[in-house]
Amino acid sequence: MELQLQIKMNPKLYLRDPDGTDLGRNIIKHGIQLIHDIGFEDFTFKKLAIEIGTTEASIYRYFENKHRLLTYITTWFWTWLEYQLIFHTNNLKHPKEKIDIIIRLLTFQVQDKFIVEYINKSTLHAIVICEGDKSYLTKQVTADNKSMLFKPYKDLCHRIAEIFLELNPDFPFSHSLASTLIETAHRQLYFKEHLPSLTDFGKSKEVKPLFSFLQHLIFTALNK
Amino acid sequence: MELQLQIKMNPKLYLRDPDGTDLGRNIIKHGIQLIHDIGFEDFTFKKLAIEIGTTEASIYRYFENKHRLLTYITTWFWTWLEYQLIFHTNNLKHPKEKIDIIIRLLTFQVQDKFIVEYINKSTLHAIVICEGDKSYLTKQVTADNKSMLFKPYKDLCHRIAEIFLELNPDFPFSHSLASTLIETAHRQLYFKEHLPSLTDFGKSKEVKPLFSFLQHLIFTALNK
DNA sequence: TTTTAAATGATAGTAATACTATTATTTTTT
DNA sequence: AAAAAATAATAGTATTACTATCATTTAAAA
Repeated sequence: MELQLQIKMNPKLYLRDPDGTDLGRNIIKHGIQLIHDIGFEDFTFKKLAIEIGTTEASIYRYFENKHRLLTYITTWFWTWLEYQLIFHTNNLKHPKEKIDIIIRLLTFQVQDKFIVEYINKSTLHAIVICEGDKSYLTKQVTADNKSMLFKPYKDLCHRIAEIFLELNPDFPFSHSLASTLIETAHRQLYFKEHLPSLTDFGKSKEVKPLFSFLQHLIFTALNK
Repeated sequence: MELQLQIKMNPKLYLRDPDGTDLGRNIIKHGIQLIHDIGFEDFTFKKLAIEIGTTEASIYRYFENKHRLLTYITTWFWTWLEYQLIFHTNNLKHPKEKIDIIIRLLTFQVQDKFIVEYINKSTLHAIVICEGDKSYLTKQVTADNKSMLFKPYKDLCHRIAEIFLELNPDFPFSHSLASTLIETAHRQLYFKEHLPSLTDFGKSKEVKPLFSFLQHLIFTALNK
């Protein structure tokens, strides 16, 4: 039995809810694919419209601009990751095991239990790695933050921080360590693939050395 | 006595060397200011031309496009940072002291000894924090890397990694830890300013807690 | 089942962006 | 003083990033 998942997104992310119509879901589905294929800079609503077989104007009824679409899909990813985290750490007793799961989740090592037919999660994960930071590295970050657009990312970060505190209640940098873990996992994956001399992992498909690095980083930092 | 500094840049970064003419230096100087003021997305050569009092076409003779200009200035920053690192760690015996300097350099705590009259280094540092990652988070990363555009970043990373190995010669993740340190220092500074709940530092100007966090992260990771 | 409303398609249009090209003028070097 | 290099002035193009209008299709409510 597969678990059907529907994530309710912050309405400020869109003009019309893409999850409610065929066209909307197509925008998300093909949007993810196209951003992945040609990169966010070259991605336009025009190209996406042609891909889907609709018009530019129709896409603009769903999203104010391509940056909002990027924020929508990355935010969806963070929400989904938090679900995964809750699901997979449920019933685990020791925080060490939970942290293990977190690192596995961040490095593609966990089999997905949830199904969303129009979202390809591994393509989405690849986008989050390459383009995700661009959703908050803008001049509108403060306005977007006030609209709560980054809440899912913060929630995930906070949940991870709490697990860190289970292991070491006196640790004074739980949130910074959590955001560092998320960012580092993704950035090292990116470097491994594109700028390998900034890492110690070579270019092999193997994620184990990265996994060990992150484990080492987190557990030594949390050790009393 | 102030040290005059001239950094020789990779010619693939530009079409005409901006360091050789008044207009070129103005492009760098006002380019840094304008990118800082309006953000890289809204920055255009048109706007920069108006700012300088020249024409768009003249700027295009120096840089192929605005992305190249961004890579030029961030690369300049990494080269300058490596100079600073060499200068300030010179004659230091213990790697612990050197690592201290590295962290101070990454968090704006070191007084600059070099002078470059047309580059405002604290504005540049702010750009590197907000926009720097965009120079390699593109579809052209592999081509740019082949042209050695990221060599200064890699050199800095390698130098830091070597210092880590002085402290712990058996540490297997020296490069990843170095790139993580650089990225984390900047990302946490960004979060502190714009998304403070992803950190434990509040929004005060104080960089000390960040400094402690980074010290803790690095020294526990390197500890045998 | 009609009617009404909502969503989409088709088309057009605008201002700005990201360039390239040409020629005249100024500045620098020889 | 002549030659070469750099810059300014101007123009032009394709694409991007939208907004607007109206006709048509599809879905929801009466």
